[in-house]
Amino acid sequence: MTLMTTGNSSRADANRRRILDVALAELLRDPDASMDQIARAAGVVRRTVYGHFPSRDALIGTLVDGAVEAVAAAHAGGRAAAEGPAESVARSTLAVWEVADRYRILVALAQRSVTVQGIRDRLAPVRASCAEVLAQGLADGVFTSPLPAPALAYVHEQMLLTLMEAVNDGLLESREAGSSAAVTLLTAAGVPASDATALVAKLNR
Amino acid sequence: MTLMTTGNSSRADANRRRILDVALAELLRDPDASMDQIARAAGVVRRTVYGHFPSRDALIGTLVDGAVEAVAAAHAGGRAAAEGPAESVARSTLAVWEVADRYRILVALAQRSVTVQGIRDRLAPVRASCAEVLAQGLADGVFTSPLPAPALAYVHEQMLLTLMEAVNDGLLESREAGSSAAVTLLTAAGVPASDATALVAKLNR
DNA sequence: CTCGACTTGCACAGCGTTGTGCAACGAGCA
DNA sequence: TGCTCGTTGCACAACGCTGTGCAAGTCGAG
Repeated sequence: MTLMTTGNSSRADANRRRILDVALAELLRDPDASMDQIARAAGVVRRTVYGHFPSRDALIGTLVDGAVEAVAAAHAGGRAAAEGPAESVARSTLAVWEVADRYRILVALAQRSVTVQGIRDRLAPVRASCAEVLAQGLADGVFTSPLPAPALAYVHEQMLLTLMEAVNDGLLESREAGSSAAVTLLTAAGVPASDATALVAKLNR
Repeated sequence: MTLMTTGNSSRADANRRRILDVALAELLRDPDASMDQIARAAGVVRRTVYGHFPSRDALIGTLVDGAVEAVAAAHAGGRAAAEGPAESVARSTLAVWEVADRYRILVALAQRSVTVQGIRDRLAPVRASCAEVLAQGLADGVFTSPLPAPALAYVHEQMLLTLMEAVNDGLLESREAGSSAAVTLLTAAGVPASDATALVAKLNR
């Protein structure tokens, strides 16, 4: 066991990648999935996983880092391209949905796993950004809600996660889900349903 | 150890009650909380907990039963007193909010804990009832959403829980939260914000 | 006060998981 | 062909949790 400190073989890299991929899926099914379960699912022996990641926490940490980074980037990108709060919410929802489709699993994990609870902190900037947009929209009168902006941001975040889980549970078609999510979030912010639908339809073109 | 098969002392009853209460809170903080953690938090020794509940699952089962029963009753009551889908959603939201204040913890637990995942099944009737109301509202045109009724029910359920957590986190004033929750749920279902506000205000009188 | 029910503290076996050590095996590259 | 690095399979200690047994406490009702 060389602990993979130096060399790089294509095999090792492929394995590492596959382990990460599989771990994502496996940890959704069971947030307490053991290293053995993950290893087996990746078609590898437990000992090999420890060759790539020194500990269970290290594995999950790597996973979390990748996901948070991707989500934050998508969100920022969507927001930057938008004009006005409504479009901002719509765009970043759609953008986040794209990446999150892959990381859906992990985000769900983030909810329950105590181990990676630090993820909340790492997502805090994104949440703050959302609250900012919402506050703007409420001030402009584009959005209407009895909730203060931070609470509404909280609700939005959870709705997004909920819709992802709804897809997982087969209640929603993955193809259309992104747009539905965007419309639903806007609607929840008090944007009239027809306006929300029209806006998202426009963005989808 | 008499295993409490026969007698009834006030001490035993108080302990049993306290254990259940504390377990609720403890299991929210950490869904994998050990019997020892729960026992200590209840000011009792682990062995004593086993005196009241034969196993960890039994404890959680008892917990779940009580909460589900209360929530289901509140929901049914709210729904029964209502005329039309919108009022139904508003009333049961307000009603559930009342009881949930005590069980907030557990309902949140139900989300993430793998151990008590069977709770989902037990809440299924309630969820089905919600979906029914929502389907009715969508058919009537009172509600507007790109989501199918079951998915919308799912979202509503989660929003309720999210708002409860928002109260826990101090983002929301507990006093007003119930009404805000009802308005927010109606809004998310596509009811114009002004109508939702008016309806809930009326019900609050 | 006294009895019986409840509680405590300890000890124990069983189980699953984590992280590590080591020798042997196998595939790709020089 | 030989060398190297990754992989495998096994063994191991350590840890924490569950559920149980038992003897000695302690509290409250009668």
